[in-house]
Amino acid sequence: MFAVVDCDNCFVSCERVFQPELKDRPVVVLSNNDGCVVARSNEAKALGIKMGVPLYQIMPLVKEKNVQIRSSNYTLYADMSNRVMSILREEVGRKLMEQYSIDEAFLELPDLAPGAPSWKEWGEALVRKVRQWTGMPVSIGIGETRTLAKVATWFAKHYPGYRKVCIIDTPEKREAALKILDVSEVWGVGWRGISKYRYYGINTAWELTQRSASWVRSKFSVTGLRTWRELQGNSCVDTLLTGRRQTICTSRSFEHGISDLPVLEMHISNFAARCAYKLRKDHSVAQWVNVFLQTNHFNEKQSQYDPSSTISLDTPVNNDFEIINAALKVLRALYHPGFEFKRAGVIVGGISSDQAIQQDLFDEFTPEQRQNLNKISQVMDFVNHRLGEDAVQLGIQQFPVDAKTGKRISYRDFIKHEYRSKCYSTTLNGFIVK
DNA sequence: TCTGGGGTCCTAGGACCC
DNA sequence: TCTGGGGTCCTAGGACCC
Repeated sequence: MFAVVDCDNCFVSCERVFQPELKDRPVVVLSNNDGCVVARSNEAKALGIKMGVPLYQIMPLVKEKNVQIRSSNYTLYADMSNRVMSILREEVGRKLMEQYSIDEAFLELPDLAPGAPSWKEWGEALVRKVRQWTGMPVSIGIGETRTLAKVATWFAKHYPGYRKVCIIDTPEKREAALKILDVSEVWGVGWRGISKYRYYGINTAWELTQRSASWVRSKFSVTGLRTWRELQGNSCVDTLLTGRRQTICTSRSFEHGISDLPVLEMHISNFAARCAYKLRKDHSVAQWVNVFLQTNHFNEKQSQYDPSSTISLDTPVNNDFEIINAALKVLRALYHPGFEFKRAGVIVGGISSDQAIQQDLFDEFTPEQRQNLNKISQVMDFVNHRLGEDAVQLGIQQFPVDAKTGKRISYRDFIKHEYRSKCYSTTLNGFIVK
């Protein structure tokens, strides 16, 4: 059996833990730049506010109904997530717990010991424990496969009678649940594919299970077949997490389009440095660096230009200097004046352990030279950890002065967070906003 | 005017081999 | 001028997840 534990309206719940005045009120959390709604309280959902809707489109409703708005505060959410995850890890043991996202984890459940409480009782106790220890409301679904556990979660969240824990453990319950569940709610059926399911007359999850394996394979490929088998109770998503990440990406949209190369260089340097930092934290190195730029897709009058290119590194590395240099090389090759770029990013990949680096015979640096570059990055990490992010940076990461105001500006100034809450759980007084 | 960010996996098609 | 069959590997793009 599998259980999936899912935080209810995760980001809104994080905000509510430290701002009890948000309780029972409609609350939404926004994406970077305060662009779109990425989390909603139940009260906000009841007002018809949809996931992903741009803030400006719901502004009249926000004012009329006094909807509370928060910018995303990932420092807070990541810390709250870690607290919840550590409880779950302790519950079943490290090996049987897979964190699937910031707000969700799969637990593999061992056979029920004789005399032990039922999974339903266990689940309800776990919901209470997480709530009491962290303040986070969670729902739990249990089933024979991960997909069925996700189905159960949907019922746990939508039917108060389940008291946040729903179990699908018999063929009868499975049939009853799948007959109610719209196929679009099934894990693995996305919004692009949904019209195809409807076209073939499949509207409920149950109707999908009634087709033959070969038919599903021919229409929806192996991924569709996998979902079909999981819905039958045949577990075939073996393990979700393969350990080391295969790619690491840092990207942002900008409040305003950027056409100046030096400003882009500053941003790309910061994205690259962030990727290098994530690599070091994972004890990984990357073998290639990709840079991409995008113009504003919503502006139909503007001609679009979305270049992207990848550069291979002679030796896999994780120090700021080499990752930034590679990224800047790509950026300068991609850059064309006359375009306003609204979004940009750096992806690093070909990731492997920093303990087993394949040396290159024609490497630009000797092992000693590279070791020095690595040491500088490590010292910078140490200082930044002690004194706060961005305490020390490479020069290129700072844009000297703003042409209009003459003031020194940081890359962070290019991202809007008008309604950001405090980092209650990660700074001593909770007053410092990162 | 304002429209997110970070991942994985699969497939089709092209380049290459004999 | 005619122009096969059977492979591997890589990549771009698209689907999906949260």
